[in-house]
Order: sequence, then C-alpha cells, then structure tokens
Amino acid sequence: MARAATTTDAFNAVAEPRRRQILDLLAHGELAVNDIVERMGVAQPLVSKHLKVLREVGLVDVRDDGRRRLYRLNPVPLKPIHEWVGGFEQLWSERFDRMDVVLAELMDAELMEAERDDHDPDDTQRDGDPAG
Amino acid sequence: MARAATTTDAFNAVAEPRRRQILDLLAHGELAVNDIVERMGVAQPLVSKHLKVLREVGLVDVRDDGRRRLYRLNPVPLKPIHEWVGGFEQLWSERFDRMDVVLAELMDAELMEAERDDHDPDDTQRDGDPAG
DNA sequence: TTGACGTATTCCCATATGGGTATACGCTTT
DNA sequence: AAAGCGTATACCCATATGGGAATACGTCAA
Repeated sequence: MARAATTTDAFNAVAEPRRRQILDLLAHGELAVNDIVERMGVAQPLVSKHLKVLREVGLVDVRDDGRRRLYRLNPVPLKPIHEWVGGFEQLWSERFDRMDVVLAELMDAELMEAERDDHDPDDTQRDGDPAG
Repeated sequence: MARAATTTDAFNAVAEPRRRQILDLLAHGELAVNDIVERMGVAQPLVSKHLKVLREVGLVDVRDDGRRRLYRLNPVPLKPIHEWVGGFEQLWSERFDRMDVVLAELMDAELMEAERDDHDPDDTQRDGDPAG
C-alpha cells in the first residue's frame, strides 16, 4: 500500500504546508479562489486541488457566489489533532517527577545549565506511567 | 513532485496512524522494538521503519541496551503542531454556534472598533441559517 | 565457534501524491 | 449569442510511500 490518502483525515490533509497556509488565510474570513491564488502566488488549479482536499476532510465549506466560489474555514476537524497533540503537551512544557528521567536527556542542553547542585541518585523507575 | 517526505517534519511524520500509536505507547516510557511490535501486532520490520521516520524528525531517541534498542519519546517536535492548531482553537471551542458569525467578527474586528457608535441589529443577507 | 535472538536494511510493488499544462464548465456581461 | 471571467477537472510525471518477504547485522548464550 501507499501512503494514506490526503483526504483520509485532517492529519493527512494538514500535513501539506500549502493547505495549512490556505487555512490560515481563511481564518480571517471567507475568500474566493482567486483571492487565495493571489495571496499565495501559486497556480489556480493547484489551489483548487488543495481546496478540494480540504473540502473532503471537512476543513472548509463552499458557497456559490455568482461565478465565484467562496470558501470558508471549518476548524472542527482540527479538534482531534489538537486533542491528540495536547496529550503530550505536559511532556514538553514542564518537568515531570517520573518522566524527568526520560526527559532529562531530551532537554539536557537546557537542564544541564541549571544543574549545578547535584544530588538525588535515586532511580528504579523503568516503567514510569505519567498518564496514570 | 510527489508528496513531501514523511521525514520532512512532525506534521508529515504524525499523519500516519501507526506512528501516532507508537508515540502513544512511548508516552508511558521507554520501550524496545519488540515491545512495540507485540503491542501493535504488526511486523517487526514495519515498526523499525516507522521508528526510523520518527527518529529522523526527532520525535524519538534511541539508546542501545545490549542487543535491544530502547526508544523513548521526544515530544518537542510536536510543539509546532500544537501551536499551529491551537491558533484555531477558539474557533471551535467557544460556544459559537454559527461559525460565519465568528468569522465575520474576526474580519470586521478593526472596523467595529471605529464603529462602536453603530446600531444595526442585523441584516441577515445570507442564505441558509442552521440556527433557526 | 556456533547458534539464537533482536533490529535494521534491502528489494519489490501498487498507489496516490503535488505540480504543470490544457481544457471544460458555469455564470455574467455584452 | 458571443465573449469573458472564475473555477474545476483531466492528463501527464517523478517521487516516495506503507507493507511484505527475505536477509544482513550486532550481541548474547552455549
């Protein structure tokens, strides 16, 4: 099998930078295709294709306005992403007691700076469960 | 051109469900490849490949332990995702029933500042209205 | 050393991508 | 009706994917 389709979910749809850019633009309000084309400086068919993907995952809605098509943001499908990533937030935003060991080397560069008074030879947590 | 490589950034790496699953597992602590293989029920080479992708975007770190390799989570590269998606959070989290109203407010934020002397209860020049 | 174990890598394939170009479609103005 | 405009679609490509199978590699056990 190949990679999952971009239209599989918001995760895949949003992996493309241009599509994120489109969503950023639409966050300011409804826009016609040409508006997006101008602001992004890419070919119109390409924009239409990206919009199609975004439509298929429900990230944008369309509305006909004469011969134009106005697209507008629908942020709801982003929610699962936010929630999933949010589950890790604590792991990068602050030090944990038990995850500390794990994170130590990840942020060692910064932590080591503050590590002037050594102590605490304690260990014994091979299987910490931060989510507990 | 084809789709951006999965190793381009966390956005792409995390678009794959299995890789998210791996990160979820590692959130509980360090794991050897075989541990992951067992818990996910997929072929070992596949796990190794996914781990390689995660390594290349910095989402996991490895440590040798005899003939095993212990992987551990590094959540930091998830931060940009969280931040980008978080920018849209208010658009879905607040009790806004009608997204178009929200967007209109964003759009006219500046104008409204200058027009706080206005009155105009409504105009409703839109088509369908879900509210009812 | 030999063998077993734990992982990584290589080769193969079907698939769908993002981009380009050309063109078809629909609405509007003449 | 014809001409234009705004969008969407159809082709064409090079590329890299996720998965499967086989195998190479490094470490530990006999």
